[in-house]
Amino acid sequence: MIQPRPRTIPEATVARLAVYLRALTTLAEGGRSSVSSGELAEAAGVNPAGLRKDLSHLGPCGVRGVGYDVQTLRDRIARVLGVEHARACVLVGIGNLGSALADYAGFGTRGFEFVGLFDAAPARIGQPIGGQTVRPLDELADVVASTGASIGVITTPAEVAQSVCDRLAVAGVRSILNFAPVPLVAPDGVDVRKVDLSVELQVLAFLGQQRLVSA
Amino acid sequence: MIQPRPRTIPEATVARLAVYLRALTTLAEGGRSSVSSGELAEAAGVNPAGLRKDLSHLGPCGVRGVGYDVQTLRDRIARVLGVEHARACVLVGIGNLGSALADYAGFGTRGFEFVGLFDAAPARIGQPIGGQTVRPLDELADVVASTGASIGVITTPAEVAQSVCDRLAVAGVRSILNFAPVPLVAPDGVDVRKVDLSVELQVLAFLGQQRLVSA
DNA sequence: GCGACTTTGTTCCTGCGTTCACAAGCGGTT
DNA sequence: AACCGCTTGTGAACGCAGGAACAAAGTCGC
Ligand SMILES: NC(=O)c1ccc[n+]([C@@H]2O[C@H](COP(=O)([O-])OP(=O)(O)OC[C@H]3O[C@@H](n4cnc5c(N)ncnc54)[C@H](O)[C@@H]3O)[C@@H](O)[C@H]2O)c1
Ligand SMILES: NC(=O)c1ccc[n+]([C@@H]2O[C@H](COP(=O)([O-])OP(=O)(O)OC[C@H]3O[C@@H](n4cnc5c(N)ncnc54)[C@H](O)[C@@H]3O)[C@@H](O)[C@H]2O)c1
Repeated sequence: MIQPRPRTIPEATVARLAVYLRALTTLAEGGRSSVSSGELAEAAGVNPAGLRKDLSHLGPCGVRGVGYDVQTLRDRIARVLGVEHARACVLVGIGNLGSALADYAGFGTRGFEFVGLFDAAPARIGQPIGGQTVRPLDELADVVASTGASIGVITTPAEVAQSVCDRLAVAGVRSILNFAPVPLVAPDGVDVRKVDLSVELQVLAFLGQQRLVSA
Repeated sequence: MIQPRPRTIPEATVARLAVYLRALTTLAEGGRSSVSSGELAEAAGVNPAGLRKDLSHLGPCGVRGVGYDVQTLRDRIARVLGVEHARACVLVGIGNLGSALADYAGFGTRGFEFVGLFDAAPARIGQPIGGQTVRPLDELADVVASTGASIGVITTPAEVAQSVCDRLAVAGVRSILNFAPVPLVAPDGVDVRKVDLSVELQVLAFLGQQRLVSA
């Protein structure tokens, strides 16, 4: 017995599916009901053939000669990505960057809701940000347990990021997004992704310098 | 005539070199003068063999049986990445996220300096942030020309990101880091990288959901 | 009803990135 | 001076991602 559709979707494909989802939402708001792979690929900034290959991981979901139904495809991608229902998130480290994230409305419209904002500094605690109030770290475990938050975001200084990671894992958070410039180690069963803005800038600096050399 | 050391370094390697650079700086501050690939790999969160392969793109820079000289390796990576001298950057869209970036000290210590902060809203203009004053967009071209800024960062709403990108390119910026959730198209010779935080969260959501299914 | 056109889904292929494994080289020791 | 242990640098194998080309399938026009 063969498995006609493998359960594993490449991570690169998953990232692009999220982009397609956003483009489809924009199209739906614009009143479009159907879209071809070429149009959607241009809206997402990718190659049409690659887009079709990505969608093929979800099984057939288009009509040949016509294209894809915007609403159907949107729902299907949302279900695969696991964002059909809103996800609860907690945010630790409400400084410059953390405050910006907590205030950002774009997460809520994509199904991510911050249900807890945490900081260690007494001056921060009690401060209202983005419809929430900053809490002390002691309440982390309780909030995670009661809300079922599965995603934690770390925007603390690098020195304490590992300890915050440990506390999040103990509290029951399954996925962690880390903005601190240190590699984190987490227990098995906890996924960690990092966003490293300095690295992004340095890659840009390298590409710019390299272009000068080759020119 | 062969080219014993190709000029092109894989982009994935460049990104990791930036991480090694940071780890080496930390080691240097800690007084270490020499380090092995195993230690450095652990500090950077990567595989030792991969680290050695990455470094091999720079030519031989270690001593067999001993390891790498921290200072020498640090300087060499910095030169390859093009961050031995500070790079001037401009930032457009001084809202929640833009303010956090402008205030962040970590970029300066890695050789990136914001020499211009720009916004379209009259209320923002003149506001002091991170040692700079927010300017109107009209001054963008002048500032880029006079400071030689080669990197532009976009933290405006998505609707205007493309027009801001166009203005940056016209002004002479060679590399762009885009935080707005839209794919940008730039003229040839201008590199664009995007940071998409919603996508990061959605990938995490997918991984978390997938782990439940496979468990 | 039938043919032509459009668009999807898949297959092949090429190139890249990652990992493992080993030979080469250097320092310290006897 | 020769040997031994340690670490680097590189070669090979593997798996994955991306792109182009092609066949299947559905619609529209006649
Ligand atoms: N601000 C940026 O633009 C930017 C860019 C790239 C990376 N980062 C990284 O993001 C992280 C946060 O940056 P920031 O500029 O917001 O710093 P920040 O100093 O403004 O904020 C850090 C916050 O974390 C809190 N904190 C400290 N220790 C804590 C602990 N043990 N538990 C919980 N909270 C704690 C502090 O009270 C503070 O509110 C840093 O690691 C930084 O390197 C920031
Ligand atoms: N804040 C976040 O945490 C976050 C997270 C992910 C993505 N983003 C993206 O980053 C961007 C900025 O987010 P934000 O929360 O800072 O928004 P914001 O509304 O707080 O800030 C946007 C700023 O851009 C300025 N602006 C508007 N039009 C402009 C123009 N034509 N030229 C120059 N400046 C202009 C506005 O005056 C404002 O100050 C958005 O595209 C958003 O989707 C933000």
